[in-house]
Amino acid sequence: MLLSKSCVYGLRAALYLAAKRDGSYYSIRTMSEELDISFHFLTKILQQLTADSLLESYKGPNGGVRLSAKGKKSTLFDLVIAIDGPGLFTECALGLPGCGSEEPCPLHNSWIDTRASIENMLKRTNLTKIAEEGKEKHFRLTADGHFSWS
Amino acid sequence: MLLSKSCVYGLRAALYLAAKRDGSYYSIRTMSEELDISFHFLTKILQQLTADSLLESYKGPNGGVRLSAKGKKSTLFDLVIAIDGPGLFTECALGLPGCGSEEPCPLHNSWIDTRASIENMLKRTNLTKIAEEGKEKHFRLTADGHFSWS
DNA sequence: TTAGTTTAAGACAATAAACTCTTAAATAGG
DNA sequence: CCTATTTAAGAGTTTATTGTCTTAAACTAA
Repeated sequence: MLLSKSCVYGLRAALYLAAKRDGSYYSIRTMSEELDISFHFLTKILQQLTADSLLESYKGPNGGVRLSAKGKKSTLFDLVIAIDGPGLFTECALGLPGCGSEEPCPLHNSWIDTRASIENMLKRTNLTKIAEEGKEKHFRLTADGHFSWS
Repeated sequence: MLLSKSCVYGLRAALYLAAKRDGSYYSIRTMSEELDISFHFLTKILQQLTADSLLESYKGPNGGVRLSAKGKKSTLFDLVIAIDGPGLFTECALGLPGCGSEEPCPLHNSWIDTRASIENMLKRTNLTKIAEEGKEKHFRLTADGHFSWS
């Protein structure tokens, strides 16, 4: 699996918030139901993003989370780093510490290119742009197509 | 992590066998020590490759495992499929079942390209060719550079 | 001020992945 | 035949990931 489940849930939630392009707070409970993700688990993941200032949260009635200014400008790469850390983009494909161009593993030269293409894919556009594109193309964020981009 | 640890261990062991270009049997115990992988764990992984006819095994004194004819022709892709299964090359990056060009997730179009580049990287050459290249370039298979391509 | 709502925090439980250990079966060589 | 060696098979353990539950803190509105 390329990304952990935590990471995938975090991405889907961030995309959900980007899709709602007003800047209001959305409750994690509602998001968890619409995206079909465990509420408590999603809460913990979004706390990481809040701690990283990609989200802003507000407690109490009508509270919830929303994208921060930083979050709106951020790319999927930034979200992946915040949740899964940088390992995917720094480590040897065979897990060999010290693998590099001086002493490469058999995959090294191929892997650095492929790794860069993964990185570029995730860096291509920020959340605001993905949200605009999503409105045109009606991207899905759920298994059942239950989510509607608005 | 792109590949599971089981898969990485399996790849390193298969590359080890490819590096020894004589067709003799190598004991899993020796391989586990030279590659610094748990013996019993490596045994189980190599059993999967044997079951898939990528390796041949022989019991008893001077026994061990070696690449089969199929194994020598196989690519790293074949080994990954044998150990981790096809998920990496078939599933949606956001884990959404039914994701496809009709109803894509926000990553879909980028991901199918990136996924193909991972697949191509792993399919590029077979084990015999990697072994030849490894002899020229002295690829590493261990953390400590302890392995010598011969 | 009080009750209800929501995120924060952390303990806890279930599952999966990674790793270990024991026993069985096959083989070689004395 | 007997013993040592090696893979096969599978049970068991540990660790990491995923998921659940409870309590606290912040906030709203009546």
